[in-house]
Amino acid sequence: MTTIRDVARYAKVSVGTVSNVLNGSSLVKEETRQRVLVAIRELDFHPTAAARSLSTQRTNTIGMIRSELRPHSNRIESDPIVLDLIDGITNAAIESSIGLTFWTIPVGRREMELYKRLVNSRQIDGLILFALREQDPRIAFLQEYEFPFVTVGRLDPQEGLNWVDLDGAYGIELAVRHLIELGHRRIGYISPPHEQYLAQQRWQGFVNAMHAADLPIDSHLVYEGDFSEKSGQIGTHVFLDHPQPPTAIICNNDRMAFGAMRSIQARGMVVGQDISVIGFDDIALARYSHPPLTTLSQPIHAIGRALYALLIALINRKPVDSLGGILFKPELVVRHSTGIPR
Amino acid sequence: MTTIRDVARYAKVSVGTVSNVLNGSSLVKEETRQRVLVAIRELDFHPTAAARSLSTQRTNTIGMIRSELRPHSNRIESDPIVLDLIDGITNAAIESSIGLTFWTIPVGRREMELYKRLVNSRQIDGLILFALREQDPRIAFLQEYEFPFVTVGRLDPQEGLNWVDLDGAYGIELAVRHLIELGHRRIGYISPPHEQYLAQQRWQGFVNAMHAADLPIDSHLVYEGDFSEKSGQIGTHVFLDHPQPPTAIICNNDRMAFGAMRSIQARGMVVGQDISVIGFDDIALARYSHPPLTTLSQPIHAIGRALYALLIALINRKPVDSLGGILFKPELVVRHSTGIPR
DNA sequence: TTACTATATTGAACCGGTTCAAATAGTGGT
DNA sequence: ACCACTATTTGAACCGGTTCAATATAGTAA
Repeated sequence: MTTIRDVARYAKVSVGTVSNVLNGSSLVKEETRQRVLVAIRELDFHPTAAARSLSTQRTNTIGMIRSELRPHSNRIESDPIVLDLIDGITNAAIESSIGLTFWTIPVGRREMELYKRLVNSRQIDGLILFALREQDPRIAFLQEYEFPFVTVGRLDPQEGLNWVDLDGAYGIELAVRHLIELGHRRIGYISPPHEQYLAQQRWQGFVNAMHAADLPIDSHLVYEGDFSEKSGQIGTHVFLDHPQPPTAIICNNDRMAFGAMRSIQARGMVVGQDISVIGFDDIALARYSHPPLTTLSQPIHAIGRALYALLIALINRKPVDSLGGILFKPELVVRHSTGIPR
Repeated sequence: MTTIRDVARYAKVSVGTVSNVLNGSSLVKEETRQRVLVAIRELDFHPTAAARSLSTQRTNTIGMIRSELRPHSNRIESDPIVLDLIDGITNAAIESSIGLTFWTIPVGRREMELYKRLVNSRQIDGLILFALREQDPRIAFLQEYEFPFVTVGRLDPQEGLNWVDLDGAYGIELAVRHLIELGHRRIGYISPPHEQYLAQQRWQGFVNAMHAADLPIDSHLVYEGDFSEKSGQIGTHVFLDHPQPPTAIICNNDRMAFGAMRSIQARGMVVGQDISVIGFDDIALARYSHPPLTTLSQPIHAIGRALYALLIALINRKPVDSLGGILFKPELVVRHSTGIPR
């Protein structure tokens, strides 16, 4: 192994000087810098990350934790949108050669213990949390430890600006308005799992838009999903079994919308004609479903980049006023799963 | 910050003893161990990962690199199957509190430089490679450096056993046989991108199965895809424009199969009746497409666990005869996108 | 030539763990 | 009480970087 001392010896300078060259300090004379750079190249020297971390107290790694909400469900079905998020983040991170470390931690008894170990053992400089829950214990913990973290999803205003979010309420309002404009009056709503914080916001959007149009909310046309195809499918069957079924269904992600379309088709009805369906996320497949899905598109790569920039600022204790608390707007992408009601 | 010396002082022992307790050495007397454990708990001590890495030369982190094959394509569309793989790996890793770090590294000029930095700076103990290319420069590099790595996909026999793979040729053979049994004779084939190593293997399976049934291969019925819906769509249009179109199409992943179904439906034909379609992967959505997709199911979680176990063995320089070179068999899942030709 | 800056370089101490040769404590036998 | 041997415990040295007070060198004005 080549160490900084080998380089120093080879270039006939001290270790301090080599370190200065490595870190781009302006103290080094140009001629000396060149000599050191040559030595580094000749010896194929790469500083050891652990040694650097130990003295700088920085790991140049950020963490992201996928929590299994319901560890005992049959099979873990990950939403493709998460992969897009990882993509957006790692694409931003590679520029500064910062790594993204991923863990899967089940919600439950040992959860906080694992977070504690992660934070205290200084494996990462900061953390990205998503799928926030109500009264999320992770947030209280991280705040108490003053550990840099950002969330995908809003925090209460008094809890700071370290979040980036999509305006889910606005998205749902767009969806409702679109359906109302087409003439729908009975609209089914398949919600996110109630544990998730965003469920409230989206529900608020639904209520607002329905009230604005003077439409009543029928509790029989509300079903709590869990983001899986299956729950969309079941919820839709429940709706369609009702004596006065809805003419349109809003699903809180695309996968549940696919499930909904499947149920509708299984009953011999035509999606977009007999019943309209709207999804949320605009995953790649939404364009290719049958019929192509009307859905709310999230700028997920932009969100990933924003999260990254915000987290880096927090880690560096830089001001985040212009970076934090950003609310992205979803856009309604109208395809063929929505239409005028029969 | 609490350090091991604080714990030693508190428990009235030496740092060496605390270290032994931390690492479960049997040298410590039970009574002493208890005293140290109490101190650790009272002081809320967690060993710093960097310090540990520096002296043990182990990071307890493994890396996974997503390479962008074609960085200039419009948008990165990640296959959901990759997320399932990540899932399988992190689920295995959490038990032993080993982290999985991700990078996105574009294929191109700077690629090997980045790999070199990663390996030499000892940020990770081992690496998982996938989407292997022909003559993959990464493999030559890692072998030269004797850096522990495993691949999703076979290496040449003389290159060692550090791989886990799915028998793609066998999968394609299953698909072809299924179609032939149904009575198809003209079968379209939408291949993986040629850069990927697995393209060859799968093609071999196609050729074998066609020959075994004495069917000719028409080069007009072969189209090179890139794993995106769009390429499945375009390939299918090309096939259907041919004077003698195929009665069935095999797609090398489910997303291309969705694209294919879309093209077929756009021409007013019924998938499974007019034209049969087979996918590959069995992603969650395959069950919910319209019609539900006949496809080849990969035991992706098992593959993830196998990769992890193999890599850990390699890192620990343990024998890998029973862990490496495992070939998983895909299973044909028959749904409604295939049927008897008209 | 001297005095005083400004610029460049040095290297010991430090970050917080692990390791292992040496020291000490404990045990049973005579 | 002493010896031989085993079971524990100790703490200095080490891993490979960064930091910064101290020192050396170059540059400039008097």
